[in-house]
Amino acid sequence: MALRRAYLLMHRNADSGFASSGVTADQFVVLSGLAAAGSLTQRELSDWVACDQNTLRAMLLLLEKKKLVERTQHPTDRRARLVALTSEGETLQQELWEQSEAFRQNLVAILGPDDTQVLLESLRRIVAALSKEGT
Amino acid sequence: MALRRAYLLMHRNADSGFASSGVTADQFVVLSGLAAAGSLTQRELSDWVACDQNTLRAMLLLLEKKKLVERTQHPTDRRARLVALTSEGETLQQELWEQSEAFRQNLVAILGPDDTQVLLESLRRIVAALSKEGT
DNA sequence: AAGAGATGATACGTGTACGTAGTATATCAC
DNA sequence: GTGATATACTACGTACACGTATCATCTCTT
Repeated sequence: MALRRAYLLMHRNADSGFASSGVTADQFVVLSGLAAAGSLTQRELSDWVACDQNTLRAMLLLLEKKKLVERTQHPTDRRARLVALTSEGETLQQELWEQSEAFRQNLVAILGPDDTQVLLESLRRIVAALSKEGT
Repeated sequence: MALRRAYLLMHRNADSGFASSGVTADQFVVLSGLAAAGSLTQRELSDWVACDQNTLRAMLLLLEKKKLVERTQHPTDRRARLVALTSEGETLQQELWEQSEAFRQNLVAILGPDDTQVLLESLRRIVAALSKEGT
């Protein structure tokens, strides 16, 4: 699996890009998920960022410590917690998004627009197929 | 990044496939590297599997405990250690390789042979480009 | 030969990914 | 309403990924 190599390198690269901001690339994914979807339960959010609830919890604790997210009681379901960005979190997410724009454009430049489309489509198909199996 | 989603899912899938054998997908990558390259120092091996020396060390300790690899003194460089598969390790690696063949063919079936080629080539280009930057 | 720097491995800390088990709450069946 | 089942989260343990620091050894320079 060459996918492994590419992902790890990419992750490393992204991480070092974000390092100055004090958040990791994975945490940025969480922030972006929240920015896109608004207020979510931890369960919904863990689906969105495609990671385990346990893992998500750990990340949320860290993000909460940094005052980037808030976790509040769900109004009707007392089991659940709603997670939302704080205003600081929102600001930071936007900054990082703009900063990472260059990174994405660099990638498109490397691959060319056509192959980029094929790549994204292929990855989507893989995800779709593997998710279905898991069911 | 959709790469993240695809990689994690793939990893999860592969892990559960290997779970019955008592090794993780990552450990399988190490075993395959050793099978392909023969006897290596830890440094060379960590390049090959594209992961950190620290991470590799931890994995090797586990694999050593399972009697799948051996670490011996390098004949001329007393700092280095040579890592090699034991005969058990070799056998297991071959078994797992055959077992994972179905997984790979499934993937090709999902994507079609052409797009698979494009995908692999794209990933290689990403790796090449990002490695160069790191230099 | 002696010191300076490079390199291979190790030790320790942080963050991420997952499984399993447990608790509290919600919901459905009766 | 009471019990069975499902769900949301939490707690704990293992494995992986990486950075930084350290030690031993090698290599190069002088």
